[in-house]
Amino acid sequence: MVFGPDPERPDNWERQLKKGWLELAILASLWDEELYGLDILRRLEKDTDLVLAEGTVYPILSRLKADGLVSTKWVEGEAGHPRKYYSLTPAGRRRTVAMARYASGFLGSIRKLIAPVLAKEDK
Amino acid sequence: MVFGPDPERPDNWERQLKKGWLELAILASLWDEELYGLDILRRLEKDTDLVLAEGTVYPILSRLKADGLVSTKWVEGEAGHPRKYYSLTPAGRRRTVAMARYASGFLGSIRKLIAPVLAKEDK
DNA sequence: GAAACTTACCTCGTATTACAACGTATAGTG
DNA sequence: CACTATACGTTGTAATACGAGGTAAGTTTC
Repeated sequence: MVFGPDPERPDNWERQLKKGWLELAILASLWDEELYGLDILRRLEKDTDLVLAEGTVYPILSRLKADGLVSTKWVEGEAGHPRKYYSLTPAGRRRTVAMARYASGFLGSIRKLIAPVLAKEDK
Repeated sequence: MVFGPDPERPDNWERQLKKGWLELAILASLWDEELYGLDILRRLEKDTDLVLAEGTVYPILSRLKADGLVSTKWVEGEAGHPRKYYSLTPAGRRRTVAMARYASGFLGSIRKLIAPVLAKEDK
C-alpha cells in the first residue's frame, strides 16, 4: 500500500490522514542517524510507504530547525550537489519522545474505533 | 490521556496529529448506530479520549452529508431541542471501510517508525 | 409568566498544514 | 558546451480544526 496521492482516486482524504504526522515521521527517521533532505524522503517511502513531496519536506525541516529541534551540517564532496545533513538536538529528542508517546495512545484509540468496521472483513 | 487542547502545553502538534482523522472517527462512530451531533462528540470523548469542538463536528457533518455519506433525520420530543440524527448511507459505509483499511495500514507504518523511539522507555 | 438555564444546532474568521509547480545551484557526461 | 542528475529552496493554493459567537426550543425557578 502506498500513502501518496493516488491518480486512480481523486479523493483527498488520504492526504488529510497524513497531515500532521509528517513532522513526527521526519523526527523519528532521524532518531538513529543523520540524514539529508532527499534521503529522508526516500527512507520514509522505502521503510514505511509514506510518500512525501520535496515541497513538503523542506518547509518542515526549516520549521524544525527554527524551533531548535534539529541542527544542520553541510557536507561537500561525495556526489554532485553538497548535502545538508540534519540531526536531532536534545530538545528534538525530547519532542520526538513526547510525540511518539502521544501518537501511540492516539493509534490505540483509532484502532479501537475502527475495529468494528474492519471486523466486517473477517467474515 | 486526553486528545484535546492541553492548557499545560501550548504546542499545537497534538491538534495537527488529529487533523484528517476526525472525519474517519465520526464515520466510524456511526457504524453501529444513529447518533446526533453532540452525542457523537460525547461518545468519541468517552470511548476514545478524542475531544472535538462543536465548531469542528458540525462542519464535518455538513460535509459528509453534502458528499452523500450520511443522511439525517429530525427527531422531536424526548428532550429540549429537537435532535438531528445522522446515519451512514451505503456510500458512507463503503467509504468508512476504505478509510479504515487505509488507516490500518498507516497505523502499522507509524508504529514501525516510532518503535525505536518508544523502545527507549522500556529500559 | 418572566428570567435564567440547558440542550442542541450552526457559522465565520483565523491559523496551520501539505504540496504541486517552479526556480536555483553544483557536478558529472557525451 | 549542452544535457542530465542530484539536491536545496520558495510561492501560491486548497483543505482542515476550532474558538468565538449566534439562534432556537424547551425546562426550571421565583
